[in-house]
Amino acid sequence: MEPAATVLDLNQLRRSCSSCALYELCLPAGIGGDDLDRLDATVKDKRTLERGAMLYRENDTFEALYVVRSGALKTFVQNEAGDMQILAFHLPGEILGFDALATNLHVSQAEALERSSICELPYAKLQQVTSEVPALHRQLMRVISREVVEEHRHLVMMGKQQAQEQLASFLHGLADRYQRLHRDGTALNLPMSRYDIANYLGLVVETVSRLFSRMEEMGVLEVNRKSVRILRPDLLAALCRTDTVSRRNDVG
Amino acid sequence: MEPAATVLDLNQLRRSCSSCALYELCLPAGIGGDDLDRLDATVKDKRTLERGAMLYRENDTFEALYVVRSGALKTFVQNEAGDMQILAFHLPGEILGFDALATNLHVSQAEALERSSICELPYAKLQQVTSEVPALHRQLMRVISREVVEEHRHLVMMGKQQAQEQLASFLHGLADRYQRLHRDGTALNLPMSRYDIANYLGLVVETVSRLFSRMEEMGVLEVNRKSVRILRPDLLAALCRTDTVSRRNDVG
DNA sequence: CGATCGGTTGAAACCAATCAACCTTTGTGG
DNA sequence: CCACAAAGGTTGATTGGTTTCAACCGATCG
Repeated sequence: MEPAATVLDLNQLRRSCSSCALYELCLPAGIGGDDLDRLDATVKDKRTLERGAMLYRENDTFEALYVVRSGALKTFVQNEAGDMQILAFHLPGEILGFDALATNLHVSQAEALERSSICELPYAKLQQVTSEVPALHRQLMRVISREVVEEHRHLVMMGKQQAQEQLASFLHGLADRYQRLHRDGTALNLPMSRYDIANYLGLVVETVSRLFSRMEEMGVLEVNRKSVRILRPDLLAALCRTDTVSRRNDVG
Repeated sequence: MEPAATVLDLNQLRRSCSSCALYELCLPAGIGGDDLDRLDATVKDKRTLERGAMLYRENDTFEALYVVRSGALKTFVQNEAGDMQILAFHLPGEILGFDALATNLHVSQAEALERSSICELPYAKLQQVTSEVPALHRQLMRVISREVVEEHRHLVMMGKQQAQEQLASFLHGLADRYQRLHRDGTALNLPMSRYDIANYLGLVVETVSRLFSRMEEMGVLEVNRKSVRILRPDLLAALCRTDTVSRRNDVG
């Protein structure tokens, strides 16, 4: 049975990796065969995190990059007073840990929002492979750059003056990411708490709660605790921007 | 006179690069001699931008990374409606252009806030050098990672619930960056407009203007148009956080 | 089952956005 | 060189959306 099991595992790996951020570290770069195997070999045994478990903390030494295989995580920073600011939510296929590249120490923290499975990419081994497979280097740069662009989206969201626009944009973006995972983009199952959403957007939890209710009244959403169904994607998209021309954002 | 001029130029180059983001692309990596020369050779002729001139626009093809030599720039994104969100202000020694690494197209725009001089690093040539000098690769990754961490600071700023905290944090951070440039960290000369500051922080210009006035009344600042003197750095630091324990940010 | 946590809703206070007026600086052209 | 226009900035009055404070509900968990 061993060969069959191996084939099965490989197939599953291929399948699960097809929606993975690492996918582009191989195929688009024209990598296959030995190179692909070599990259596969750098992926350490998967780790499983329970809800609330930390993947890394501030000041942890930089050991690896991580890819979410299943579940979801949040990354955040905390100041001396314990104030938290959530930087991102990470869904399956998304990569995290880049914050530590600069100093070799993590400057943020990563916590599982639910039971999650993580692929660990020890950076030392990854460096070795990328030095042997130059095409991988550019690919890795691309992935980091995507991280930068993703943060731009977060900044744009927070820059909106109306809380409703912020939440609409948040849900809209989440739906996009769900679809990219070949999930139903209209039936979101939010892994994060209302508190987390509020913090992510720079609001308080009551405001977020009220907005969910209001958007439900408007017929845009159907909210049931963590389960959010988007009834009117068109209206949701419209809510992402104010109709009135805002003086603040309008270009001079 | 030619040799003397060459020596002078080299010295000036060394001096101007000592406070440059690229500095760490050489020395800390233990690079010197030929390797350093090779890196220097990748720097294209400097460009000068007038106030309001664009360094790159959205959808421009990715040609190079840029380092501010003198002056200041802002990077921003614009949506279909023309709404702008400023992503960052770039002071001398700071690098920009990473947004295009992912897609080979710029997804943001860069505009000079005042007459600025720019070092251009053609990415093709840079790639060639980094492939020959592996140590440079890790250094370049470090620089991008710093970009990520810098954006985290922006997010934390925007996440603050009080506009005064946001502006205080902005000025505090700016003072830090001025000091890193060996400038006076208490005598800021803001290259950006009030409008830009407001947009960067997610506020409206009137609020920013009022806050400048209020902080002047409090004796924290001395404001004179673009010139801001920090009279009480201690008070400014205190204004960066609310005294009252906020429910939103406090960790659960 | 009680306690705790997460979430919702209401009422009130407050802060920032909005609208408006005005001032200063800058730049342009007669 | 002056006049005027345009842009940038400040200040006031008002509105309104979000925060704050509070109570309550439901789910989860030990």
